[in-house]
Amino acid sequence: MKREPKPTLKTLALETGLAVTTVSRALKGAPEIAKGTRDRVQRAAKAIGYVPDRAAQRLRTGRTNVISFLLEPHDEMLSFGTMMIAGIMESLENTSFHLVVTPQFEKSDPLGTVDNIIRNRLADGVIFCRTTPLDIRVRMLLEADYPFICHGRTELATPHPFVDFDNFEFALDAAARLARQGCKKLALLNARQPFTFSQHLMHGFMTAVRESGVSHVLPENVSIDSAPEAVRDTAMTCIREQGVDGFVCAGESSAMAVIAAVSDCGLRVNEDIGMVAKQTTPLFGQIRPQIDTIYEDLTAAGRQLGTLLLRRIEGAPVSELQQLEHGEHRYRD
Amino acid sequence: MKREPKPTLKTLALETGLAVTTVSRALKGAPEIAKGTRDRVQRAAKAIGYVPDRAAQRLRTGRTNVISFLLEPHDEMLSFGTMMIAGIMESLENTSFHLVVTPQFEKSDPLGTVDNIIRNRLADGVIFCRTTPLDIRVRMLLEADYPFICHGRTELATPHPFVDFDNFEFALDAAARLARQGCKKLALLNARQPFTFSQHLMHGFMTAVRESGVSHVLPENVSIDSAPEAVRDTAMTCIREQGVDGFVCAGESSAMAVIAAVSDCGLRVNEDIGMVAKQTTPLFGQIRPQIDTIYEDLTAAGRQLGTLLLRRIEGAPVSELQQLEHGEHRYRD
DNA sequence: TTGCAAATCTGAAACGTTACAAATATGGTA
DNA sequence: TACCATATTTGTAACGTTTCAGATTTGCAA
Repeated sequence: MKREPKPTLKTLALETGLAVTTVSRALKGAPEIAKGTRDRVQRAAKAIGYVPDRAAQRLRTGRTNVISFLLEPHDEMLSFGTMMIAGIMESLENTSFHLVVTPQFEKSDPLGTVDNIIRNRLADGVIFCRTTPLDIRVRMLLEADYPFICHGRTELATPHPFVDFDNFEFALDAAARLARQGCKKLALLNARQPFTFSQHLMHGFMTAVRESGVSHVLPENVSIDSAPEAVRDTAMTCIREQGVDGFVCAGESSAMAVIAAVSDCGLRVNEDIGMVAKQTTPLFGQIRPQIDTIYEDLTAAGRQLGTLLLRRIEGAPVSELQQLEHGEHRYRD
Repeated sequence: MKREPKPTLKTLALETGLAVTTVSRALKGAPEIAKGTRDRVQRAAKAIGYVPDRAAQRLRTGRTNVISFLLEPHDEMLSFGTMMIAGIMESLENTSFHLVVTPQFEKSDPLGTVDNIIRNRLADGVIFCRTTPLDIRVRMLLEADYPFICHGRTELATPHPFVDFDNFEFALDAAARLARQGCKKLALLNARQPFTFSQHLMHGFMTAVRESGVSHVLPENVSIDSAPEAVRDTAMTCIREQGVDGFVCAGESSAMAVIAAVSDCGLRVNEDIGMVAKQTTPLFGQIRPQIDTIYEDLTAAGRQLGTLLLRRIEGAPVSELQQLEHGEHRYRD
């Protein structure tokens, strides 16, 4: 790996005949450096292609210029990860921040991961998803007063930054639509219990059920993270043995499974069995038969997460860093 | 952000009554440190929870302990990114390496991104996908003798590390199967021209076409990255105006679009129109009607990429760092 | 005992940056 | 001309680690 030595402040100092300190301050436009000097230094820096050394900066200042995104490799297999990462990356463009994807293996304690980041100052801020009502990560980060933002809310007393999707509204709208279409018994394919948003989904769903007077079923042993086969089997049971004629699906993968179940029961989606699903990828627009979806823009969420976290790092008050996004109805007219 | 000072080598030195140098060497098990001392220091380090400071190490040694994964936020919307990231993360588990996802915005020159990494030593190694035959990134990295590995091959004379999927075989098998099923005119939904694997796909497809004597069509204005609507429209044209009765789809998203096209033509998949698609997510197993797929395990690919890159960084010869993966047939019985 | 090699350990310097205190230059006023 | 305030620049130290050369200790043969 041949490398001609990288230009440093010293190089620049030599070049301009100034002291290293002066160069450093000139580059960040300190007001006590003469305008002429500032310009001269900045021009020289540009010409020579100087870029400050991250390691040195980090060592000296303690700032890492890193945002850490906690990702559970298995759970989020779907598009979840990438869409969101794309958004975060966009928000970090033209900043000096790098995005580090930190694994959060299900088995290993989430504590360890976060604790490690905090204790070793591995990042200036943390982003994570799949928040739980009493999320321990949130508690740790709050306790350490460490900048973070999560996708999803908690029930903790201390307010904290978040971006969330209005899953209550989603489930409410979806179930209400199905009821309006004449469905008599609805099933909710929910997220896994522990996550806050599963409660929101349930709440929205139940509200619509109550208001419209239809009956309902809440399949218990299955979630949108379950293997598609399991979801399909459960959906078939719902249809055949419980008389379910409408599904609210909180995930695309499980929506596919439900479609498969309907088909495998010899029935037709929309005609015999109604369904509304949450959509998070463009892919889903092409499914046949077409189904009603409500779109959650995860890339936009990622962008928000990044942007708000940066603000948090700069010291913005939490009250400005909480955001609830709304779904976009994509009904077959 | 309250923080009691992080333990450093100095802390340990004080604790053990040794010199900082000795502690440093003891921790990495240098042979010229007495066994007893080594153990004592290592025990102390464990007890106190010492972890070396990345910034300081990086500044001193030039090693970053970072692997940079180049990701094009828009192109790989599908599962591509996440599946692969999951694999890379697995390969980095229990190493000191962090995974940095570096954006490669389509508009911005790929040169800039890679050049930046090389010049500022932002990573110890680079991983990227969607390799082209004369990939400029490969050329730059080879030129700089900078460790990297890519998903996909090039036609460059200098050998370099890669992990690739046998797309020739995929297209060959897929087209041959369709021909065997009695299809008379096959279409290939290929990857975008510039990528090497699109040539492999084409080559495999054409080989099968030639060997089986069926006729064929190569839709030009559309690729697996095109908007699903465009793919669907093209597929409908193929069916209606060109008499295509079999599709080889190199991507899931476009496979969905083809299924939609078949359905929108009032025809049935498998019965009227044959198709074989590449599958990269579990999701696709639930599609109805079921279709024949060949599975490419991108998580495994990511794992390989990470593992081989680490070996490359440790100086393994390139000849050991080239790997071709094969598809797993998932035919309806 | 002395001397010397081998076995252990140590101090100083350096990586590139920023913070702080201090030095120098500039200009104007008494 | 001397002096002081302001404007501008500078040197030194420090962040935590590793490397290098050197210092100390130890064991053992002469």
